[in-house]
Order: sequence, then C-alpha cells, then structure tokens
Amino acid sequence: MTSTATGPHWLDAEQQWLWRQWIAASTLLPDRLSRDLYQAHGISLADYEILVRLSESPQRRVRMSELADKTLSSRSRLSHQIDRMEKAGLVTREMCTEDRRGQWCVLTDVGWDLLVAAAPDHVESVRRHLVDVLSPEQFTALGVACGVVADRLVAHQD
Amino acid sequence: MTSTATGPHWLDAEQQWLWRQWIAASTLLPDRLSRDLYQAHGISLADYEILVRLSESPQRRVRMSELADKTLSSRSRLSHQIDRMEKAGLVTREMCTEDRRGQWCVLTDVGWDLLVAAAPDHVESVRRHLVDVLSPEQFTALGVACGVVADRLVAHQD
DNA sequence: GAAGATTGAATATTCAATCTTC
DNA sequence: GAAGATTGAATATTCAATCTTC
Repeated sequence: MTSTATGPHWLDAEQQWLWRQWIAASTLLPDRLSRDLYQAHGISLADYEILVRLSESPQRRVRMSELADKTLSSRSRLSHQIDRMEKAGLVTREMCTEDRRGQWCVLTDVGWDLLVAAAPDHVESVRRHLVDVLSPEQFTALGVACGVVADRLVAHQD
Repeated sequence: MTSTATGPHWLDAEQQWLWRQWIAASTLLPDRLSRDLYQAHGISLADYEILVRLSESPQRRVRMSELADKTLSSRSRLSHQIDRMEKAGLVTREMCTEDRRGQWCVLTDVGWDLLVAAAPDHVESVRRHLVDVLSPEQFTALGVACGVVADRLVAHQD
C-alpha cells in the first residue's frame, strides 16, 4: 500500500517505521540466537528454553501441559519436540501417578550437562546481540513494553 | 539453571525478567497477528508482508533477491513461499530482461485486491495488540530499541 | 568464481482428530 | 463433557546441492 492510502486508523509514517523495526528485530534476533546455539551445541533456541525450564523446577521435571504454557508452545508442538529431545537423550517422559492423564517431562543428566555447557555461550550471545547494544535504559524500556504487550496477549486470547 | 549459578557474565534477575518479556512478546504477537489475518483473509503474516512490499514498488514488482532482503527471508524460503502464493493467484513470476539470471515477482490484481481488503483489519490488529496497549513513549522506545538491535544484526552477520 | 534463483530432502510447525482419565 | 496429552497428515522452513548467467 502506498502512504497515500490513509484512513482514520492508519499508522502514520513514524509508527510504520517503529513497527518495521519491531518486525526486523523479532525476526532476526531469534534466528541469530538459534543459529549460534545450534552451531556451538547442536540445539535450537526452543530446545534450550525447555532445558532451562526443566532445570529450574523441583526434581528437574515439569508436567507436559505446564511446560507448554511456560514455553508458550502448543501442546501438539511440545509433544513433537519432546519426541525429538527424548530421541536425543536430553529428556525422558515419566508417568504421573497423581493424575494418570498426565506425563512428567524429566531432564536427564545428558540434558543437564548440555545445558551447563551451552548456557555461558548462550548468555554471551544474548548480551552481544541484545543487552550490550542497548543502554540499560533502552533495554529496560524494551523489556517493560514487551511485558505489557505479552500480558495483554496472554490475558485475553479473545 | 538456578539463580545461584551466577558468573561474571550472567544476567541478573531483572535482566532475565526483561529478556523473558521480550521472548514472550516476540513469540505471541506474530502468532496472534498471523492468526487474525488467516482467519479473516486466508493469508499468513509472511504472505501479507510480501503483498505490502510488492504494492509499494514501481509497477508492483520486485526482484526475488531484493524481496528476500526486504522481507528478511532466505532465498530458498522466499522461493517456496512465492510458489504457494503463485498457486493461489496472488503473484506471478516474470523473466527479467536486463539480467537473465533474475526473476521479477509481480503482484496480480487478485493479490492487490486481497491486500486492500486485508490491510484495514491488519492495521486494526496491530493497533489492538501492540500500539494501543502502550503509551506513545513506550511504543517509540520499543521501536527505537528494536531498530538498534536489528541494525547491528543486519550489519555484522559475523 | 560469484550472484540470482530454484530444487528436493530433512526437519519443524500447525491443524484436526483421537484417546484416556478426570 | 472437559483436561491432559498424543498422533498423523498437511503445511512451512531449513539445509545442502544444483543450475544458469554474469
């Protein structure tokens, strides 16, 4: 659309520029972080996030549905992803005794070791491409704004 | 990893929180916008971006390699995507006479009409989920920070 | 040999249907 | 019937190889 196709609710030129910067960063940064992680440790950013969530939980285990919520993934997607990670020996599934519909996803020692090895590199990558290229104020403003947006999106899936 | 696993370059608790807000927003917002677009008009956000870029260009056409750059897509990905959009009648390919290695991607009337129909809804969706939930200052800060990050990522693909 | 672009296979994600237990 | 979870097919993306023209 050309900039002459204006209407009551159109974005003005500045808003459009800001919006495109968002698109660019939110496309390029995950690509880059995932590539860094893959080249150094053979896992994707999605795999890494799962390892982190499991490592933070008591007994290094999380129920599948809760893991899906925490990683902002659909259940189907998570299920397939855990299949792959299980094949790679990073996690295992265990029956849930309290609720027999449920499954625990459990971090293996191999998964833990991989996370320990990958974490410093990943943090370095996050710093290099995001945190360190911004002033502390800019980074804070970015995160806070994202928090507002994300909260609204989680709240009303309307 | 637990928060006790600190090191010289680790992110502190606040930085981690900010970082996770970024992940949440950059995961949820595109999902949401793409879903809105798909339900109302049968196209993805990626399709929409391509229609926009074509519509903005002289004679509604862009060279494949340039289109890949503009949409931050790999050439392979774009090639497959244009296959699908060509099948759907939204774009066509045309030989490039100046450089016979090249191809033009051209917006069809059907594609144009679809963009015209979808654009107001999409803009409304962007406003509802992003622009309007932030103060103007917050939105500006978000976009500016994203611009800095994106520029660095484009500049040195190191 | 490099740039423009595509191809097919491998991998990942989405979608709708299904199954079990609550 | 709803929640937890999975399954297989359809769709989309990545990766490495290839082809043509510069």
